Amino acid sequence: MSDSASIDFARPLTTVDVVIFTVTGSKLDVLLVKRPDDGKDPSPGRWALPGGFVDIDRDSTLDACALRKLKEKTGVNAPYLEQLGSWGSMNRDPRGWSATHVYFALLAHDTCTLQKGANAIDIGWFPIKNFAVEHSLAFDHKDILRSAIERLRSKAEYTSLPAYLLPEEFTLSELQYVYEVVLGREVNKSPFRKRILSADLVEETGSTRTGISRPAALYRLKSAGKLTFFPRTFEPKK
Amino acid sequence: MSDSASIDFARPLTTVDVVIFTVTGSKLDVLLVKRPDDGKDPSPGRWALPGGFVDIDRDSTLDACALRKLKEKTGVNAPYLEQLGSWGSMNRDPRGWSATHVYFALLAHDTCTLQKGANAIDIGWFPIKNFAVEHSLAFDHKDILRSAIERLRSKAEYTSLPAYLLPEEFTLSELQYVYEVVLGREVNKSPFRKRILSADLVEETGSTRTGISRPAALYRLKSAGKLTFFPRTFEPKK
DNA sequence: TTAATAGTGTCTATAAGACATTATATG
DNA sequence: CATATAATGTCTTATAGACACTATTAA
Repeated sequence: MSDSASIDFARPLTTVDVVIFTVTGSKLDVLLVKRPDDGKDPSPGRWALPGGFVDIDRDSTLDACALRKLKEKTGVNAPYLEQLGSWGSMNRDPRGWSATHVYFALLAHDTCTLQKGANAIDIGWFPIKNFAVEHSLAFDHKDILRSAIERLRSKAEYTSLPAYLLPEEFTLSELQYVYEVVLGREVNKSPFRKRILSADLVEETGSTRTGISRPAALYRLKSAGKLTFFPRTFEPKK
Repeated sequence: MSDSASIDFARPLTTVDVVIFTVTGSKLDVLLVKRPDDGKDPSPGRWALPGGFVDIDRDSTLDACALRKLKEKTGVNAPYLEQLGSWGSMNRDPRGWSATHVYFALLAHDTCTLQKGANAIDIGWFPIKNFAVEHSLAFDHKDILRSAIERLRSKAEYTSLPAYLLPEEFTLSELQYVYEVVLGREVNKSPFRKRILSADLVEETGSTRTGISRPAALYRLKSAGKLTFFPRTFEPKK
């Protein structure tokens, strides 16, 4: 870590932000909170990614801090969570040199209940168009959001990541559909099903989802929280 | 970033560490520095990843901080550099709650000259065996190193990343060899060359490398610093 | 019976693995 | 010439794309 004996360096502000995605219908949504407009906070009244300072008394690790912030906003305990990266510079926050550790969470839309915090005067889901939302965001959150979307789309090409946007039980058609929403294009049914079923990824629950037509078999992930990597992307380069 | 108006949180220690890889002959090496044994520093006398505190007066961004540390240790100005992730917890450093931003650099072995810093009493390259070096490392650097090796091996499967372990001009056989060193297994020549040449990745320099047998064409990367992604891994799942 | 969606099968194209063959330098 | 390595070609295999076809439910 350090080859300097001194810890007398001025310390940057340390925060954690979470980019929380969900799929509702045909949209990919991200969770944003409105920053307070009290004259004390930077970026007053603007939408921002949920997050905040690491509390060294409450948070034993960065991961725990991210989980806490996610729980505070959505009520969800065990989402899919991975680190996205960190952003740090002298001018990204007017209050001083700051570094934020950014996480990336996927939720099934029906598993969360949005919570209005004391300072978060408003909170909501915003649809992703291309690589952004329509609002201008606080701090460098536009860049962070873009990176998160790129990571999500990129991993959807060769991993089981989009499965975490669904509830515990889902049909293969539903799974295919979230892939299509995330990737922003259609994928072929037959190779999609072969890919999913030949990977040791899902198992049948035994029950079916009935609807207007032939019932569909329900599946669940075999090992929750783990990603399966496929040896090819969906769309070979042309 | 934050929905709290207060910045009166106790701030974690903020550091940057760099995992610097190179390939020498048939070995993948990582750069380590020995921590001072002066009774003031934690982990005295143990090997560690090069790194140290963010200096908010000298470092305008985390990236700049990582580049500075890399320059101080190797003399190299423009390596391949990407973020690996961050590690933060209350007990990873005995001096207090600390978070480190970890970077990942690839160098051609002959482009660097190791520099002994004021506090780094020793510095050197250590061969990677499986996912570790033989020494026990300071702090949580064993975990960090393992993550870096996993990232490197994983990206070698489907990107042009290992090219940055070579000097500016290289033959396709040399490129194939660094892939084999990183991956720890042989790769097939014919599809390897097809993959590299059909991607818009390298261009011939016009000259050749002569040796004991037929001369080999020399290539260089078309756009330095950029990664090319291949639509498949080298080894399809069996 | 029809509509709708679930689930499977067929054909083609692409690129990898395995390995043989040809090309071009040195000594 | 022999030798070594560069560079290319051939055959097989695996899986994606495209899309047709069959299966099973509700209305």
